[in-house]
Amino acid sequence: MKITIKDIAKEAGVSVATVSNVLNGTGRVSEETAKRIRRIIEERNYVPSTLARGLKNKNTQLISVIVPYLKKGDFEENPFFWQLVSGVEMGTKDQAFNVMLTRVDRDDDLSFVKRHNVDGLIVVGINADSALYQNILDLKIPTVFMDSYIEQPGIYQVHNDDLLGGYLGTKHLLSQGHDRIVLVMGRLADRGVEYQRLLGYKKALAEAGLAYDTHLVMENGGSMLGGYHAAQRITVLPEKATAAFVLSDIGAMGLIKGLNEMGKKVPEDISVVGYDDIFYTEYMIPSLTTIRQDIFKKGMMAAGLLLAQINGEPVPEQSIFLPVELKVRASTAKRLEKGCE
Amino acid sequence: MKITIKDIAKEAGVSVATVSNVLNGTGRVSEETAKRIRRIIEERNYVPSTLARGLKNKNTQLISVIVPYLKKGDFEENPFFWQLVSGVEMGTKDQAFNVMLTRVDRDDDLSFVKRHNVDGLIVVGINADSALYQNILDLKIPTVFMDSYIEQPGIYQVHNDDLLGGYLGTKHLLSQGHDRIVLVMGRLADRGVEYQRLLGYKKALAEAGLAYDTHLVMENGGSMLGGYHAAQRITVLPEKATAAFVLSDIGAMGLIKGLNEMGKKVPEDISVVGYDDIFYTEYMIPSLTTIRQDIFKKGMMAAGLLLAQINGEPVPEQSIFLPVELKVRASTAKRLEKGCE
DNA sequence: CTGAAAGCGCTTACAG
DNA sequence: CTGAAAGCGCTTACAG
Repeated sequence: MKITIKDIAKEAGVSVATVSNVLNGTGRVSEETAKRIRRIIEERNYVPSTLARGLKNKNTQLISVIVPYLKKGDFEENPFFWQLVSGVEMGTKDQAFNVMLTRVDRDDDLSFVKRHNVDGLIVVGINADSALYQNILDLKIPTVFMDSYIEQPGIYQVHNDDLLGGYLGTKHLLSQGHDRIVLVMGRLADRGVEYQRLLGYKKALAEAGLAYDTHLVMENGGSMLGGYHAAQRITVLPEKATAAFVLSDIGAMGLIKGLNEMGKKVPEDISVVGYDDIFYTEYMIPSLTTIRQDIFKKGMMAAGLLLAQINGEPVPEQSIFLPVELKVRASTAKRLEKGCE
Repeated sequence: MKITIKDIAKEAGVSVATVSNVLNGTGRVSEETAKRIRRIIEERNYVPSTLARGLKNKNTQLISVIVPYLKKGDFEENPFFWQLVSGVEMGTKDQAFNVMLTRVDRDDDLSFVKRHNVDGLIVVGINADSALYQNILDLKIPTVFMDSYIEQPGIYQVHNDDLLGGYLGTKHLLSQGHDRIVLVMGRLADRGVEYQRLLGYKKALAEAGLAYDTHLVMENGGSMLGGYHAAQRITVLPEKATAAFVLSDIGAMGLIKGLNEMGKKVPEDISVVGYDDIFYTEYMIPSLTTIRQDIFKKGMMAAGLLLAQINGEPVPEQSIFLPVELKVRASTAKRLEKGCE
């Protein structure tokens, strides 16, 4: 019922080898037979099976995006991942690769990689000393890590300049006269994306001659709800803060909502900077000042880097840093009341 | 290098047939040999290849979600699809199926289905008289249509009760005293999700004894930008409207932003109802009154329905209608100025 | 320029 | 209870 290479061969009166040759542009086939075969393929709407092909070739034209360790809510809710995957999908499109989406939970079950003979992996935000990281390396297939800051040499990586992002956001707030700037983040760590941004925050502070005050750093604020709860914590700070830098836009949205409910106005009472520039920041009220990273593009770059590896093309750069940019919008403003401490 | 069934067989001192039998629980194998084989499989971390298996069996444990005809922006931007795909992924997880994500553009290229021998399809929001629809049917593989309102018998479908949704949203606004309610939608059609909601809108109007006024129906308002532009159109209406029902939450967000920029307050000047209840509606300012449909669940249901078909289980219902629910939040309020026309 | 044949890693009757 | 063999749909040397 399904039409195979045999059917084409029979109809064209040639061997399957010849059909295979015109399919792949290999071997020598007279233009005449080639034409005839191509016509029949067209007519019959024949598409070679990657299954059979893959069994021989060890390639399947399938890559997988792995998003690890996300709680149920965080996965669907963060447009970040969505845009990322879209970018990856886009980046594979013209090369006839398809992308499988796989969320890896607590367990490190990567068996689907072998099972489906996936050609390559794009892994998002993983820790270099996690078991998962080792398991991925053990797979020994082309892999690109995103947002992972892995120090090991020979690893392909794509990330944004997170340190710069942290620096720019803080600097912007400082330039508006704020000198007590709360940093709302997901989890304090000594590596990774958020750590880099923290370094940027510290750098800007240092340049301004301000001390780094750990009381101003709040964890568990990466999600929408987390940001929401941070509002309270900010308002009860012993020494008042007039600005907050939230390391994700969804966290910033939560924070602004929380502040709003407590009667604090943004940016009049408190300025807020987000991070990511997800698609709706411009439509928030007030529109959100944030650090823009081109997530979609990052996804495409990762796909490009991965496919190049898979296709055995020479790939010069092993670590790509994409730029970030400060987008000033309406959620930040000059600090009004000065020196009324 | 990659370990195969042969390696296992050799190590266990049995034939590959026997290994295959314990793998699939078929045939008769002594518990003793079975145990030994299982242990070796475990030790060697062997995972059978779906490629080889699929070549024989004609199944690949792979399904594909097809999201047709979306402009670049609409795809990444609408959390709706994201939540949907998450639901599908979730619904396939425990059955060791994986999901491929494929955006089908202008062209109706479905060749990846044959190429990868995809076991089944979940298709979102497709028109029954599109070429794509026919092409999908011609594939003759298990398929579940979501949000598609296809009249043809024998088609598996999952949708929400869109007519009820349209009715509830309108009714809510009516109950607050609004009698000129703008309906902001993507595209006016005589079928599909939005059409059903329109029917609900009309029904509520009719029950309230109000005439259906086409001036109040605005197209091209399904996206964030579209909603934003609708704001202007609403304010220049010859007869003032005091409420708007936008058939997507992102459109509603755009509309509210637009109104805000024109100095109109929500809900004081104009009440706004959205549709979908995407994840951030509660965090908008004001929080959005909307029609909730459980998108994640819809994805899971579709996956369940599809896998049942693939596995040849008896599937009673062919068309599943999921409920919708009105979520009253802060973007709607009683109409204040009465009769000042 | 073209074809016969082996082989990729599995499953499935069929023998025994 | 276990194994030999054919076959799934392709590709790839190797002959000719």
